[in-house]
Parts: sequence; structure tokens; C-alpha cells
Amino acid sequence: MKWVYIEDIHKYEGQEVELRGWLHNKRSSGRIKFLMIRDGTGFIQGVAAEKDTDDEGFALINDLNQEASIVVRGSVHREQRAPTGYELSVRSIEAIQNKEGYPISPKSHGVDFLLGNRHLWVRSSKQWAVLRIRAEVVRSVQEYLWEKGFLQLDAPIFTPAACEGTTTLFEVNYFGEPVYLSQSGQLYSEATALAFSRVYCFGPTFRAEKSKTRRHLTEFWQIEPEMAYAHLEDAMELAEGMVGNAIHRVLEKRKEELRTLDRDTTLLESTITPFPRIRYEEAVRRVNELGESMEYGDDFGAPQETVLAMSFDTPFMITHFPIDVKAFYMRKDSETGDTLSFDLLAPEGYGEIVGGGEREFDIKELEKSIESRELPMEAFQWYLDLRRFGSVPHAGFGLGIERLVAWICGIKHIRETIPFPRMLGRVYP
RNA sequence: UCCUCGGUAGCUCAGCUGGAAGAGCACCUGACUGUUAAUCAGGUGGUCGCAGGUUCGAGUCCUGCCCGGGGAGCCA
Repeated sequence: MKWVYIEDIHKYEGQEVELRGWLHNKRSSGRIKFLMIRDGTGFIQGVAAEKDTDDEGFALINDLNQEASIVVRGSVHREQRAPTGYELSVRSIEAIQNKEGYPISPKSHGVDFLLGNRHLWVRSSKQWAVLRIRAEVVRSVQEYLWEKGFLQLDAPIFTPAACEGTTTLFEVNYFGEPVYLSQSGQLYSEATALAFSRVYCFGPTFRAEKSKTRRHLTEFWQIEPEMAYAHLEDAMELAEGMVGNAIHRVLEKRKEELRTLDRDTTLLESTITPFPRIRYEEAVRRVNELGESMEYGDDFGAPQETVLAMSFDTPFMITHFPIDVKAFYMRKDSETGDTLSFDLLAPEGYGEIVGGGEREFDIKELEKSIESRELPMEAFQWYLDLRRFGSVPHAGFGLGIERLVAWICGIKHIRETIPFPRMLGRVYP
């Protein structure tokens, strides 16, 4: 009998197939029993009736525990009463392994318990849906860049010093020398951009901030494109194209998962590019109009960012931040003195998912900036070389995968958008 | 680091002014041919986070510590 995956089950209507998976849940009504079977690609209800199922299999079902690994054979048919629309009439069933005591029951659980059992929690339907969407997002952003001629050239994780100096770094003992886990691959992407023109890096980055909020992890994934001979506008167009493409890909390919999450997709569906753009001064004015106070020169705090993001129903971009709120490498607008920078924020209160802009390519300006921020000039010599030899205008950005996935899925906390979240006080499992 | 809420059965929680530790789920036994977190009847299950203190008596009050949630700062 043919072994098939549940995601392909519609192709086998009326046929006998074999499923290899796990028992997600079961309900028994005496001589008819309902099994919720999952095989990693989807869920399907199996029905075992005394008259249709062989005796051995029918008896076995009584003893099966949640998450028993099972091989089930039977015929596929459409069934309105089944949760996914398809159903398997069980002819026979065998258990590969069966053990009682699976900790995650279908009833409610607390976050602490679930995170401590993350290795099992990922089997649950909502977590399964979120992580399937994450995989789709990861694939779509990479394909988008690939189609535009970008090369993936990854940055190192061990780095000799701070990329941006300000935030806290994880120190690692590297054969007796202190090195740091990367908090951004951008500086290295700038180097490869001048060698390969259009590049991106994709990988985990680390921040040793003691943040305990729904939008922070200590280990998170960023995709960071960088383009030679490019300006602010080019980076913004690329960012909105990438995000818009990711949304449409998920809407097209992960409908079932969005339904599992009860995601209202109205706003996702109405997302069109280009996204609205406002300059920093305008954003500050709006924040004050919306009832949160901030002054010109302040960065957006969480409450400010939230009210602003709530006032849009599409992703939007804030541009031209003042110099003090952005990193040392941001290029200044020669007329206004503001930076040629942008952030892309998600609506519905999700906030910043992309940050980027044009990089300073004048060595004198860059040295001044490193000095004024009291960063170690010695550590940046290689970076300054990029301005000494063949320097050109270039621009790029970093996109936080988890924040984008959180918004697309409509889930509150980004810890559920990565298979194994690392956060303050939590590195197990 | 700061603010705030919490820690009672495997899980989710209730436990009033200090007076014999409870419920639902899970698990076990039984019933049920269309269940949707199935339902119904019965049963098993406790270091009340840890250490002190007050009291005739502490899950409950006090002190310290540990752990976790939410938020702030910072950021993707």
C-alpha cells in the first residue's frame, strides 16, 4: 500500500493509503472511535468503526496514548464533519511505540511549562502552523533576493568587537582571547557587497540585553542584504518588495496554517506596495497627536512605536532619523544633517521589523563618527579599508525574521516564532 | 537593572477573617456507532517554591532567598 503524506491527501480521494505519523488525540464512542492523526505535514481525522477496522487494530486503539507513533492504513474520502474536510476510514493500525505520560494534554497550559517542554510543544497544532509559516517566510525572502541577483555570503558569528558598540554583547573565550557573538552581520555584508555587488547574509545574531518583552530574544535571525552603488531609496524599495512578497507567499501557500491560527487575514490581504512613508519629524508630530509624548531627537520608545503602528493598517516606513538615534555608520543627508536611514514597521502594534539605510562611505566622516562615539578605532581598521579602497555609495538593511513572522501569524510573543527560543533566563531545552 | 503580578496534584486553577488540602483535565476501571479540547459513572494522585519567624494552630500573617509571567529601558 502506498505511503502518502497528509498534505497530499486530496490526491488520493477514494483510494487506500498508508499514513505514518502520530496520534494527536482520540475520542471514543464505544464501537466507533475517532483518531486525530498528524504526520508532520498535516492533520487528518481517522475513523475506526468496529465493522470496518480489523479486530487487532480496533482493540489496539483503546490502549493508544497521546503521541503514540502509529502506521495507519485505510481509505480516503471527503467528509464535512471532519475538521480538515478529509477523513481516513481506518482498515488497520499498528503502533511503532506507545507510552503513557505525554505531558502536553489538549487542555490549557502555562507558558513556563510549555517553554520547558518546547521539544514536545512544537508538535502542537498552533506551534506547528507558526513554524511552517516561518519556514515559508525564510524561503520567500531568500528566493526574492536570489531572483534579484543577490548572493548569499554569510557573516561570521565570532566577531572581534562590537558592530554598533552600544548594545551588550555575549563574550566568548576564544582560545584565551575574548571574542563576541555577532549582533549583526551588516559590516561584513558591506565588505562582500564591494566584492560581489549585491549580497545578503542570513543567520543568527545575539544580544545580551536583559530584555523581558514580547518582542525580544537573545538569539534571533536576521537577513541582511547590502548593495553597492545604491542609495536609501533602493534599500527601501527592496525592503518593501521583500516583505510584500513574503506576505503574499504565506497567504498563497500557508492558508491552512493561518486558519489554524485563527488569523484574521484582512489586513495581510490588503497589503500593497509601495508602503506609506513618513519622515521622522512627521512621525514625532503624529505620536504627539496620538496622545503619547516625545520630542524631536528622541528615539521611539515602545509606547510611541505602538501608537504609531496602531494608526496604520499597512506596513509603513519612517525615514531620515536624527543622527543620535542611529548607528555610527549611517550616512548623513548633506542638506538636513539627518541620517539617510529608514525603519519599516508592521501595523496592528507589532512595530519595527526592518532597519537600514545608506552607509557612510566617506572615510573622514566615518572616522569622525567612530571617534565621537568613543568606539575602538583599532577594531574598525578593516571596515575603514572598505572606504580607503574603491569606496562607493552603498545601502542595505536588516530584517528580523521572528518579528515578521509574529506579525504575519498575528501572535503576541515572538518566542513562538522560532523553534527553540533563547531568552533571558531560558536556554533549556 | 527597575516596576508589577504570581509559585497549591503530572497540567490548569480555587482555597474567604489563621481552624481536618479541593475541582476540572491527564491516568486507571466501566458505558456509549459521528466525535469536534466528546460525554457520563467510579477510582488513583499532595515536600502548598525554599529557609526562618509569629501563633495553641500557617496554604493563609511577617522577613529573607529562589524561580517564573507581564511591562520599562535597549533594540530586529
